[in-house]
Amino acid sequence: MNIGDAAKLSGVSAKMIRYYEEVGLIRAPARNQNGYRSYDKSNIHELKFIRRARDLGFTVEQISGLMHLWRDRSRASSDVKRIALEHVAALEAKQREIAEMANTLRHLAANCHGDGRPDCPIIESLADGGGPASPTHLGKGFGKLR
Amino acid sequence: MNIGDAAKLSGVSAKMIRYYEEVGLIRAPARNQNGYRSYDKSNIHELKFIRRARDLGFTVEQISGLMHLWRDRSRASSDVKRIALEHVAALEAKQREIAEMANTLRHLAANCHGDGRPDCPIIESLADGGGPASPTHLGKGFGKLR
DNA sequence: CTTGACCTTCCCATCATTGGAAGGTCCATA
DNA sequence: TATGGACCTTCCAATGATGGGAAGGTCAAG
Repeated sequence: MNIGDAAKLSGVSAKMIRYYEEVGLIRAPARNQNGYRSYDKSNIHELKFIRRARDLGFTVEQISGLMHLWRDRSRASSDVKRIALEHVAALEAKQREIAEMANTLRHLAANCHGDGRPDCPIIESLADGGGPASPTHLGKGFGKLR
Repeated sequence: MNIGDAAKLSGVSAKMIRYYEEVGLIRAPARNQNGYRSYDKSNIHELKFIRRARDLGFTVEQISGLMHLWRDRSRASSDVKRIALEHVAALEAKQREIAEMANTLRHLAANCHGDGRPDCPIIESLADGGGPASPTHLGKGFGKLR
């Protein structure tokens, strides 16, 4: 099976399959005589695993750990559970950050009459500071999760 | 005032100040005889504006639009409000994505006994698919906001 | 034999941010 | 005055996951 078929069956683009190989998330597959990568059912299985983990917001590095546990027959479910719960905590932290930003903005927008007049507390708050527009400690690490 | 002081007073790193200048978010400031960038109070004001907007999760491009409105005395508050509410909607969408991921993971983790035994529904769900581990349409555009 | 659909590798861009190297400037202190 | 350290400058690179594209090889159907 060529990379295009593997991509269709797994839902992972050919580009990303090569990328995952490059960064060591998956092992380099066998090659045909013509140099084409050749995949089999187990590779598709593995790629689907990766895609599902990505959909759950795990980073490539975290997936690497999960795949290790997956392949390790003597793995302890407690390890997997710990990783999953850590990830849940990270997701919750990000949720809180976003909620705080959204609340601040909603509050500002609610006080902006929104007609043609130029007065606008949103702009004023950004410009003059003070009040809810300065979380100061938030927004850090934004974009590090996945 | 040199760039280091501007960074301290505004809360924007010197690196980022130069970056914002490079991408055209701020105009190039005057230079001293020695070639050092020289900033005044209005520059600091502007940089604070940028930092607050970044803390609210606006992208540089969005901030550019906001600053345009800020500088434009005849701006309409409806424009600002529209941008703010669009951003709130984007934040809410991201919140929903993250909530869905977290719920799925929490569900899986709750069914993982988490002791030393190898059975683990988290890994099994990732490996075999089916069920909540396949949002399929989510996770797209994750990381595009801000 | 041509055409089109594949495949290969390699490079570049994204976005905001940080890091570092190499070199110039300024000021205080020994 | 010399020296050291704290600044400043520009330039280049890396991050993470992904997409885009060029240049060239391969294959199967028409």
